Amino acid sequence: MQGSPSPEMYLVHEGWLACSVTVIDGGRQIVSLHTPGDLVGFSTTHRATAFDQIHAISDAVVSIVKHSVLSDVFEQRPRLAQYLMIKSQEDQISLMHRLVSVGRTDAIARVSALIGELVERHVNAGGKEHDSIAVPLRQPDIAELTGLTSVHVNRMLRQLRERGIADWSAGVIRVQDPAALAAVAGIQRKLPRSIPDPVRCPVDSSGYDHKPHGIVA
Amino acid sequence: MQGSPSPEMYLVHEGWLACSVTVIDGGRQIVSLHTPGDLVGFSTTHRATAFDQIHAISDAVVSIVKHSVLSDVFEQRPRLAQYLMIKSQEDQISLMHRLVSVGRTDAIARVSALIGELVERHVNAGGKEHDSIAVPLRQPDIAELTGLTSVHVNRMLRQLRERGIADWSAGVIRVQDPAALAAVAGIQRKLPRSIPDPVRCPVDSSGYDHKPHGIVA
DNA sequence: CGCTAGGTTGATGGGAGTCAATTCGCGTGG
DNA sequence: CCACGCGAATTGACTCCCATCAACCTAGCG
Repeated sequence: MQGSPSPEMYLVHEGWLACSVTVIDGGRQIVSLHTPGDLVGFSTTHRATAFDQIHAISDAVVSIVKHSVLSDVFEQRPRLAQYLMIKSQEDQISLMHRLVSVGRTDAIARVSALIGELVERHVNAGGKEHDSIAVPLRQPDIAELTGLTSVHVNRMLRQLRERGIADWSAGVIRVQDPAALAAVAGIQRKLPRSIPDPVRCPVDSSGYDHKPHGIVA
Repeated sequence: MQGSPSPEMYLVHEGWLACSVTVIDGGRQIVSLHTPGDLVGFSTTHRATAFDQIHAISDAVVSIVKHSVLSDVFEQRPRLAQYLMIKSQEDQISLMHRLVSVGRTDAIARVSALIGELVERHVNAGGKEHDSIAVPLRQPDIAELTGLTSVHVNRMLRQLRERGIADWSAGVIRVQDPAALAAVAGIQRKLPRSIPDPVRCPVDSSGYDHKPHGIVA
């Protein structure tokens, strides 16, 4: 629960979990989505009180992992520790994607980006049928993920359906036009940018100080 | 640069860095802000191509740290590895805050939340003068952080000034009414919630499977 | 059979984006 | 010293995307 101490993490075996934050006026934002294989709650291990809530999107089966094992893992199993770190970094990159989507794109792009992310996850998880994916998210869940209202999510889904891009109904996503979906989503997920735009970097090259690598603890 | 391989991290000594993502239509979103002591670029260490751009907000002095040292750190200096992980988790929590702010609160709350975050950072970094903080962010930077336009950021700053809550001008933040600022920001940063709202958790308690702790690699 | 959660659709309003003009401070060069 | 340019700040007018409110439908379920 948000605000109460949470000395545990969850390793997901089946089902989907979500990590969300509730604001004062009652609104909620889902900050991350977790499918089987994910370790949930890792990012708040060093905090006395949990900042977020973990709840199940669908029925779920999890293993409970105590925070206290982490020290031992780092001391005795460095490869495992590094693996955990990589998983955590993937979560962080996913968070960055979501922030960009919510902060800088309109409603249709956000919903499209979510669909794209779910398809990518499904493929990365070894899923077969690229054109038809079962997803337990409800429209209110989509709204909490995208920073929209469920009413508007509904309209965006209808638009994607009517434009022949994707159909998400009855818990199943069917992408009919992947190229159009990516175009609407508006964010490159993998491809390099054609223009490298240096932005404001040149300004500060003056004060740079290069040292041989080495980390100060 | 976004899309190009980036085999390095930066340890900030002086100045501020930002990590941002550019979308197709030209808009940009700053996903994280880094002050002296931070290690930037850590979250994308395992990726072949960088997803984000790192650029300097002000003139900066940094040390360059190669990604390749990470394996050695994990093998030989577990405490340091754990420290790095904690820093990374703090970044992730900051990202979650920003996502919630952008996704679920209005413009005045986002700007207030940013001010609150900057004040908190300043205090955590051992800053003294609580009522007057020098910050190198320009209004366009604030816009890229909050998912707003610089025009609207300006209006929100004026509103905070006219309401006697905070004054941010000429690169200096002066918080006049911290309580009002926190109220406007709308998100509890530390305090526990009074109401524990179970939300949809009860639904799934049926399928839970508790096992003794232990991690499957 | 009523209850409830979710889905669907329409009407309306407001918050924030967009466009545009003005001002200000600062560095740069004539 | 002043003209010029530029980035940033500021302000106003207008537009539009999305939230809000509200009604209705459907399916599942006790």
